[in-house]
Amino acid sequence: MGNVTMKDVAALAKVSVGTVSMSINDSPMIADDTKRKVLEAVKKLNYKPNPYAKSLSLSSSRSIGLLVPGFINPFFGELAQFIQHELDLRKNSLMIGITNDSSEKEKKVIDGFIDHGIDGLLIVPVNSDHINLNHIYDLNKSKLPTVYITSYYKGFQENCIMTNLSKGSYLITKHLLDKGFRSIVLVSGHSDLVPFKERIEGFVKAFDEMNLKVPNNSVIEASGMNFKDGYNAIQDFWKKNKPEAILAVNDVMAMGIISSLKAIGVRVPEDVVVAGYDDISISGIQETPLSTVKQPIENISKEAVSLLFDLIEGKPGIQDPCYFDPSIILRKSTNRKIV
Amino acid sequence: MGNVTMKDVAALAKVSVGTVSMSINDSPMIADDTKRKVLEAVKKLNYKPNPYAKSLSLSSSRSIGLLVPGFINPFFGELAQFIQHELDLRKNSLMIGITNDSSEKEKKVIDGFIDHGIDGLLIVPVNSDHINLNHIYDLNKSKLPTVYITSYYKGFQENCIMTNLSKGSYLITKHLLDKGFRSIVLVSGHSDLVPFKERIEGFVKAFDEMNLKVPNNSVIEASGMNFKDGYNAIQDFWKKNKPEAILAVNDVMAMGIISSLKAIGVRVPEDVVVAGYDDISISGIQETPLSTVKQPIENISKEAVSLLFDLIEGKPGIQDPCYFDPSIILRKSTNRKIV
DNA sequence: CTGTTAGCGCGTTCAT
DNA sequence: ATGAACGCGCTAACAG
Repeated sequence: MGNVTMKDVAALAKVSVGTVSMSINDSPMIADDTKRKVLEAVKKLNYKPNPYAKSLSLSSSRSIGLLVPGFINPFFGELAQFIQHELDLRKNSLMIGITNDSSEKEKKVIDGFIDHGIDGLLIVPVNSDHINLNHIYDLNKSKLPTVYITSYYKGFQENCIMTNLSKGSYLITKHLLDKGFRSIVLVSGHSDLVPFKERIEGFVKAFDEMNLKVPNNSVIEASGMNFKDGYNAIQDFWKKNKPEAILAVNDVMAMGIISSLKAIGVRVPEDVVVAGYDDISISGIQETPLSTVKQPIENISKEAVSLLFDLIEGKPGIQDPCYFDPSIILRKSTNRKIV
Repeated sequence: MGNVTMKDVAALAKVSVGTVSMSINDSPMIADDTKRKVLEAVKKLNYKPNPYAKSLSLSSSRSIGLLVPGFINPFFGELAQFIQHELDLRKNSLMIGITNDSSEKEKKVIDGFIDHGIDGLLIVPVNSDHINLNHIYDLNKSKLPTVYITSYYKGFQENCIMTNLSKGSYLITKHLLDKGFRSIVLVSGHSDLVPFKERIEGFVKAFDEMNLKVPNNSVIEASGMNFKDGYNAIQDFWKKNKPEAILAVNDVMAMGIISSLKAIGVRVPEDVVVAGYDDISISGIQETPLSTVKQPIENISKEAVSLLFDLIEGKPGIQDPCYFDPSIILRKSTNRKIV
């Protein structure tokens, strides 16, 4: 099956292995006639090039690695899907690694990928309280083509393709302020981390622009980024605070928040309006369809893969993050007139 | 960087390349003293084995391919996560391919995977009206270790690890019947396909067991398996029918169904109860937490990967599907006493 | 235009 | 226990 080699093809086609190789790779130096002869032999023998030998010879495996926190949040699944599609177009394969938002896991996954001979790396940075960047430093030194996607690590902002997160928060906050809401809470993460720092900036900017003071305690740092973290954050918070609006840093947390409110008898949007971030597919079909900030992940995926292949081909790369503009999607969860 | 080779290590350690190779692979024939010397040189030079050469030599890339319909339905993301974890334990990498429930795409992805030299394949079968199995037939002939997961293709039931789908439908249907519901509708897919055929069997069995007649038109064939398909199926259906209960073949469709009902003013569970299938993470934190059938995907993933490695090692394989028992998770969406 | 041959880097005999 | 040499299958440089 898989063990018919070029030699066999060469023998059948009565040419040399070199000729077979060039024919298969459609080299212009081979006569069309010879090519056809070779291709025929290939068909007849059902010859498949040995990928390992090919990789060894070319020093390339035509596969790249993608690191994501995990797939509990469907956002990363959708992202992976777009990236997969882009790689497909380039006849490359995608290796998936899950970091679980842990630096240690991230290091292990990267090491594993390198052991497997990937040509390049796409990284969604880890979000956690305890981030160790030693391996990122090493990675940077190693010159393995790497693109950061949706965010970057402080101090490593080269080759990053992401949403203008600040702008997204700004837009949704401004929308709520324009509607008359004033007591707005942002359920975020550790403010040292880029994705949260940027979102908070946009949030604050919207208030500043209208000469409004950002209310006290209006930024909550949740302990994680999943449903339950949104759920828990609000269970505690609501006892002492009754804001008019709640913003979450992603859609799944927003869903957790809505569930949490519902569980204690608070209605959305009647009693409090809620918005998320990402615009994952399910957001639009929730019972209370979710207003959110749409990250243009299709364009981001396209651009990130394109940049990665530039790097692989030895082209220069970019020094600062390339930001894509988000847009806001207004649905029922924020649809209330304020009195 | 990556271009320090065994030769260099051998030179530094003053041994031959053969000795280096055996030392690295911890061969018992090498003196401990020599090993240490070699390992030291490896450290000092930061030597990494070239994965391409290694693959060529061993005819193995230590990577396996997983085919899924896509990640819009988070179920497959969660499945991928478990599989990834299992492969991790075995120092193998995971390649992801997305079929989009299309046979053509499936064929392309498989070809791509083979071109990249995967050691084995894990396939979630395509669900579509137009299934072409020629490539599956070829795959079967090629002897590439392959395990089917969550379902199988008719005629190819070897090496399949899946949920006892029939039992799941049976359990949830029986639960509703026991509660007194009689007019129950199953929103399913093409009944020729294994996953739907099996679910329908369980559905019918529950009625049979209680000597009840399955109501007419109680199985709807939706055109797809996502939110919108559930949504659409009900929008049409509800005009003419008002069942007491609706079962969906997966959770995201159930969510679409609930949204659909809500949009026309029908309450869940007050006016109609709804249940899904899969028990994805978000199901429990929906506004109306979803009753569902839990597929034991962690065990399924473990077993599937284990079987795949058995096959890779040349062990025999299994002739018939290995079924794992599901359980039902009862939440608010079915929580109503019937009068 | 095509044949010949030398690597690519590692694993693995076969002698010693 | 270790060194020398060959083979894995393919690409590319060189000769003709």
